[in-house]
Amino acid sequence: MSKSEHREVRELDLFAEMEEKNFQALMRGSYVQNFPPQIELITEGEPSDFLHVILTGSVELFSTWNRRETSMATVRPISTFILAATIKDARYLMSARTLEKSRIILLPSQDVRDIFAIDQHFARAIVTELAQCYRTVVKSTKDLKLRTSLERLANHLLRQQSRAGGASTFDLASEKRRLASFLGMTPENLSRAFKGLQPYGVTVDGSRVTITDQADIERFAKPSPLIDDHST
Amino acid sequence: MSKSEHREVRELDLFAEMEEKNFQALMRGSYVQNFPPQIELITEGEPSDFLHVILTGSVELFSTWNRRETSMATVRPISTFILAATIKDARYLMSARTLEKSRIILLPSQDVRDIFAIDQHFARAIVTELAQCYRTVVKSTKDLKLRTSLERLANHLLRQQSRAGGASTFDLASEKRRLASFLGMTPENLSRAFKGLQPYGVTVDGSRVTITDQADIERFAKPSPLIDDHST
DNA sequence: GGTGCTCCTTGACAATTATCAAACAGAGGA
DNA sequence: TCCTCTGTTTGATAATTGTCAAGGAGCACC
Repeated sequence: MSKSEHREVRELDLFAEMEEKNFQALMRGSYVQNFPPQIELITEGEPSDFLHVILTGSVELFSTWNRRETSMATVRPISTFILAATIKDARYLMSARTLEKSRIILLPSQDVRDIFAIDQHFARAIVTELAQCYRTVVKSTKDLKLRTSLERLANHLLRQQSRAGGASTFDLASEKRRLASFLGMTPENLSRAFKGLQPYGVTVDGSRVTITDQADIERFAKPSPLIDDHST
Repeated sequence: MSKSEHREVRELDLFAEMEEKNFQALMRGSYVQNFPPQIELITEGEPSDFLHVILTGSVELFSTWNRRETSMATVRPISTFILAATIKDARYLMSARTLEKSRIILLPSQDVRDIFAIDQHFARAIVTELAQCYRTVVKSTKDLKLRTSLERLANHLLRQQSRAGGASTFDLASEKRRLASFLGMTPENLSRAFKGLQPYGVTVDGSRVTITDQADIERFAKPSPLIDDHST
């Protein structure tokens, strides 16, 4: 791991406040690896041996049942996954695969649990992180249960726009196929949903989205901080 | 609060390991109240002033958006809600209402956060509880995204059956209208879904469900511990 | 410039789910 | 007993979403 990577990891909320010697201990036991695209890092159902930290690239979290698969989240640098399984010493509920070439730190779960037990600041950071994860999934459940697919897409676009800086033209961060799965619909339906948003001033060219009438799409999407604001 | 209630609360995983003096401090600042049915205890969007502990009765957690409402969970004694908002000092993501006459402890959120900061065992218990909550919601998201409504109902019945002791006849714990909302469908559709399970050996009379062919319904439902086992 | 590949889009159709209106059933009260 | 209220069921219909097959666009490679 490079010096700058080491520093970036240290600055993550999860590790920022912990004691230096504990952080060093965690890092000493860790492995850093470069993975090619489309590598399955984690398979749901397996015991959680490592807490993962993604340094570069991107990773998809997905789940399967009965030959069906759904995209649960995309993880981007710099952040960790999957914390809850590590802390509970339980099996993974989601699988993870690299979407592109990715550099990832593997922290042995046992080390994480050991240091959690002795470092108060680390424990506190883990609580904050878990509470954040929990609230994010609750929001996502509300999104799924309370909105139609068209409304989910509209709100997703507004969130993406905001994340991209707020300009009226921005890029979809992910492939449309994956976006469809994330939003809980088929690729064909996503295609039609984009058309369905045209009357509200949304145009798409490839992965480039332009919002021509901000007020109009917001009137339709009715975004709510209790569903769409992932920062609180 | 009665002595036996006091003891029951102390035995909750969340409070069992904490220092006695901290537990006493928490209890001293708490309020115990009896609520009639259909009282809205919490409204989503409001600041989280209290951590709630339900002693008797039952409470529904629900969310609304754009004049739509969906049931998120039913909380039964003895357990707490809603921990994540309390810990993060954030706004509630869900509303809560009593379903029947209920006795509830209100613990001021600030007290919970203060004691969380000084009691390691309490902090550790909170982490475990939050990780549990998180994993439960992830499972519920998988259920929603990977299964049809008929499959969700079938698996829900198997979970209920198992929770009720495993006998072939058992009671639905909740009203059908609420169950429909919890499963993400309309009451009309739930009614039809019950009919749709008849060919697999499921009969319903009021809230009494009988499974005449266990193997058949399980073959259809394909329950998975990674979605349906809420204990891990 | 072709070739093969992947991804996205489109159209026709089927399945699923929701909506609306009406009928029905059970519980509790007058 | 009858009445009323609430919750459930049913039927008809509409809206939404999924499936399947085909076509097109972009891109790397030869």
